[in-house]
Amino acid sequence: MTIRTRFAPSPTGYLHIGGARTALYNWMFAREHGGQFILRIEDTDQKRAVKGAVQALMDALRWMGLDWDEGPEVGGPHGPYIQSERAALYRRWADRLLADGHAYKCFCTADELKARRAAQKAARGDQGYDRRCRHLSPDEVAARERDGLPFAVRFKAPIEGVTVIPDVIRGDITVPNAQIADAVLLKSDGLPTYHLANVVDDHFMEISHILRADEWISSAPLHINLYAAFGWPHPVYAHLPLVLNPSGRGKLSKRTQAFDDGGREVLIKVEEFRDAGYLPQALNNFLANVGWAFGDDREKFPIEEAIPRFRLEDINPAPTRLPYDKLDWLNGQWIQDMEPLELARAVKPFLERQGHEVGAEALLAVAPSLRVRLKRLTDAAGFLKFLWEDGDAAPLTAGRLANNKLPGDAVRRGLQAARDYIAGAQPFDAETLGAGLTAIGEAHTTNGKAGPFLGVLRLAVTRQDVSPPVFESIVALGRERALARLDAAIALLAGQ
RNA sequence: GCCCCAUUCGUCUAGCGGCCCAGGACGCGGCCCUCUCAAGGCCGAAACAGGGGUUCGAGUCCCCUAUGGGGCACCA
Repeated sequence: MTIRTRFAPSPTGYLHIGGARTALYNWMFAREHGGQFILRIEDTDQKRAVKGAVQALMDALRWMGLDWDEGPEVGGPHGPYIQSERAALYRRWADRLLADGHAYKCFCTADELKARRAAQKAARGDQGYDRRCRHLSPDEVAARERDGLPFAVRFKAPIEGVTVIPDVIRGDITVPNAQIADAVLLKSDGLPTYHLANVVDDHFMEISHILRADEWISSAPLHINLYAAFGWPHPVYAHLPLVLNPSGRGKLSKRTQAFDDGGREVLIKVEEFRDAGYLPQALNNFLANVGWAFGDDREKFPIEEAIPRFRLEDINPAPTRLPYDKLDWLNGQWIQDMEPLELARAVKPFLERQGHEVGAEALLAVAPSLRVRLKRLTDAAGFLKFLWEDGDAAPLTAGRLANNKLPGDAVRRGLQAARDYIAGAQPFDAETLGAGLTAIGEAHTTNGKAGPFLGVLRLAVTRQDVSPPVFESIVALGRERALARLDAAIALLAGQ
């Protein structure tokens, strides 16, 4: 059997991180088995459609590296892959169900249904459609049609017995048929509901496995009965654990929780993760680790290595929160493994977006040390502040430059020696500077260690107490600017 | 209210009857290394929701309770 999976989002605006995980798992499973991964747009509710959403969805999937074999923009033998363009097909199969007696026309209006639902709720009775149109006689139906009343098509769900959903992750799920509502299949606007469209499409698109979120379990019995009514075999089901809010309360949603306990913004859209400076490799790695585990106690891995080990049976069925702290760590690990040039290139657009123009040479000089410091690409600006903040921004004082390991005028003499050395250092790189400046430092401290002096040098050159390693910082700053700052510091000391 | 799903350290997880007085990771604390901050190394605190069974033996199987989650739309 050819493995065919699909990701079927509705275009309501963006790719939700939970949806991204669903997409990732579908993609991994298809890739593992040499099958196909299909992207289908479920836009049968025009009210919810958002312009540009399909593009945003595709951009996010592509950024994650999840390529689809069939779907919008790539086509395929089972198209179109946008449900609103398949309306005729759904109508045809709804008619078939009507003709076979598996469905019926419902003339109840939205307002009537709403009122009855409210009454049911008030009476604390059973909820769901009361099936009244199911019992309309042929004459009654004909009369209503003659009056031109709009109608929806409802499924005639079984009332007795139970329906069993075989789920790869959870085993058999048994639901009493009394719980299955006579769901609307075709809305009065002639468009299908999710239930009809997804069953018809999954059948004709030859989907073999449905990997979708937990929240769909409750409609699975309906779908299984629909397949049966059509006389089609149903796909294999695997219901993925739901992604919860950081508080553990409710489905992950900004409406429920915008900030976590630490006061940090809860990121939800894939584009937000991208803009926050997370790498797609890290995000995939992270997502694969929530609800599934690589094994061998390995946390960091490229998704390509996870694919051959991925088994639906191993997915943890329990709902889960996203360990955002772990994502930061993981992203840091991925950044640490980048080549300096690669990191410099990745960081540049983030700096530019934050309004900082940094030369390629400067960036390359600090890239190695940035590598072990960044959690997110957006963090770079903070570490590189010394590059664009001149002395005026952070007032330097003689007091701040004082150090008890450099008594008397040792600070001034040391900085002067450093200045002279930097002025002539050849080549002007971290290694050369490191050798010379360390020796100068050792010669000027009372304990013969360079450390205290290098701290003072850092402050004089970067005007920060915390900075990348001082030698690299000097290279990044450039000889001229480094000398100018040293001169200023020396003048400050001489003037006291 | 009804139905369904789930329940191992704070969090993400390993564990599919004896290898578990429960392993890894993040986070947290301590130490080491160290030019600051990191990174890295070492050490530490930290969990089988509760109760009944089944079994020679239960984190692992069954039942009940509790708790959390999902659903009960002409939304997906």
